[in-house]
Order: sequence, then C-alpha cells, then structure tokens
Amino acid sequence: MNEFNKIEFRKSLIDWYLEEKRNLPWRETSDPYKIWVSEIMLQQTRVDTVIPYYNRFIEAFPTIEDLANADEEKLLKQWEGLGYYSRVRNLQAGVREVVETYNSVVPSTRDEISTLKGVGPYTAGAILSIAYGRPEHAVDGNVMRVLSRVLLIKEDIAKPKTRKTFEHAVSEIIDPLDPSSFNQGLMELGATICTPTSPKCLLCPVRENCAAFYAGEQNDLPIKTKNKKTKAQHYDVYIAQNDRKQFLMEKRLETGLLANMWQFPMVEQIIKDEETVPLLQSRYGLHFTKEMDLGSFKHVFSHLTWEMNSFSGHGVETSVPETCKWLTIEEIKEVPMPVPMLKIWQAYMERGK
DNA sequence: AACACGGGGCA
DNA sequence: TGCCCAGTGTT
Repeated sequence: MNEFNKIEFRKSLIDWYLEEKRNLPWRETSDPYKIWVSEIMLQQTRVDTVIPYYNRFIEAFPTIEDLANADEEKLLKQWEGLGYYSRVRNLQAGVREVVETYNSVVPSTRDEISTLKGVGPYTAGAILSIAYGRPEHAVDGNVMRVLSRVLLIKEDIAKPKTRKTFEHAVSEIIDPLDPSSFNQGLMELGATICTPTSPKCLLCPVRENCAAFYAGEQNDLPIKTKNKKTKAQHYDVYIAQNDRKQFLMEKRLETGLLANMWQFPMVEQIIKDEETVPLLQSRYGLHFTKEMDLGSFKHVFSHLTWEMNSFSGHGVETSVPETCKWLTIEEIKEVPMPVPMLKIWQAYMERGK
C-alpha cells in the first residue's frame, strides 16, 4: 500500500460518519454533563443496552446539580441491570466535584477533567472532543481494532501499554477541524463495519486507506491474547417471609462486588441439608423453615460465576444484623438488586407467593 | 502489569 | 462456551 494519507482518511471517515451515523439520544445534545453520562454508561456496554437507561437517567437527573444532590440508593436503582455499579458512584463523585470546585461547569482541559473520579483517558478525550471540539484522542476498543487494521499495528491490544501506541497514532491523524466527528466516526466504524469478526470491508469508507485490507489481513487483526477462565462460587439463597408478609434482605458491603446492593440471605452452598437452619441462625439471626425449592441459577460475571440454589420459606426473626432489614413487596421494588437476585425474586413471584 | 468489576448478545 | 462491548480504579 502507499504511504498512509491522513487527509484522505479523515475526509472519507468524516463524510461517511456524517452521512451514516445512527441517531442516538446523546447525539442530540451538546451539554457536557449529558455527554459525560452517556460516556460512562457506554463503558464496556453496548449502545442498544444503554439507550433506555440513558433516557431514564437524564429524565431523573436533568442537570448536573440534580445528580450531585441525588440519593445513592435512587442512583443505584436507576443503574440496576447495567452492571459495573462503581461507575455510577464515581460519576456522582465526579459531578459533585464539578459542582463544588468548577462552579458546575465541566472542565475543558485534559489535565483538569482527568482528575474527576471515573474519568480515565478514554472518557476525558471523548468529552473533550465531543462536547468541546478539542482535538483529543479517545481510544476505546473500537478505535484499537479499527486502527490496528488501518495502520497494521500488531501489538497485543490486551496489554495496557499498547493503548499509548494508539493514542499517539490518533494524535497524529485526528482532524483538527472536526475532532468530534473524527473520534465518533472511528468508533461508529468499529461498531458497525469494522467489527471483531467478519468485518464488512466491502462497505467500508476507508477501505482504500486500510493496510490490513490491502494485505488481506483484516481477519487476523487486532492481536489480542486470551483472558483467564472465571472461577465458580456456589451459594444457596433463601427467600424468607415473616408473619407480617415481609422478606428478609441484606445490604451488601460498601466495597467490592455489587457494593451496596440488596440481596436475599445467601450462604456458601451447604453439603448437608441439616446445616441450613443453624447457619442462617448464626449468620442472619433467622429461624428459617424451608417450604419450596425455587430452582437453580447460574450467573456469569466478568471474572467469576455464581451457581445458586434458591429456596423460599417461613422466617422468624430473632436478632437481625445491622445490614439486614425486613421489607414488604412494595419496598423491595424500590431497592437496587443485582440481576441474579432479580431472577430469583422473579421465580418466587411467578410461583404465586 | 495484573486483577476486580456486570451483564447481555452473538458465533 | 468464549469473546466483546464508546474502560477505570486498585494493588
């Protein structure tokens, strides 16, 4: 292939982007706060998944002050099902910092915006380029895949160091006149044309500028080493109802997996059935009488899987720990729960009390 | 550098 | 199943 022609590449990419871009809710605003929210939601999460969450979230928290003042439980409930829940806690921390320190104006330099909680190198560049039109790199998985092909970069994109190679590359070729369309065009291309498997090169606007296409290597890029396998954890989960038609629930620790979310009493899986009652007694101060088997569930997280058996029955409270509460059905609807618990709760409700 | 951190969609 | 997704924070 000829020398890489960045002028031609920019024009082809941006012309295509402006013509073919999808209509997405966060593309109808230039409010840096809303762009910020969208970028956080989009981390490791597909566009189609994000759309309804974004609309609901902006409706609930239309301004940066609304989010700064929100109650954490309400925030988590909005985020329920999206995953990576620390994102929303960090987002609120960042937003509060902007309200307090920057007079509610999202900073427009990389140095300042990068100090905000939850704003890493990608998100900083995305907000700066999209909301402020600054020529800053925004390197995500799409950009690494697209440019590994276009520029025939054969570094392992699983390695942290490799991101810098792509940041330098973007800094070299980014369009100074429309960095927003350039960055979004790269990502849009990665999402719709230059896909991980079977890239649609015949539809690609920058096919003529693509070294991998020229070399016939588009299916061998990017280079990426494999992840390790996830470990399994085995739990029994108990839905315990008392005489006042309340259910015992527990708020998880404020750090770690599913921090601050609510779950039903859950213990490491029991080998001998007769150990159930004393364990629930000691762990939860709960006297439990098993009535129904709600079935088995497997839930896969990014780094581990939960294999769960679930049961319902009658519970008598003795001494409930600080982290636990008896909640009515209506109250349970207001509380943020991880998807595995939602599945078990749904199974219970479908069995008709 | 390696790992923790969710959940869904797709080959 | 395993991979991938508009990644960041912690260790």
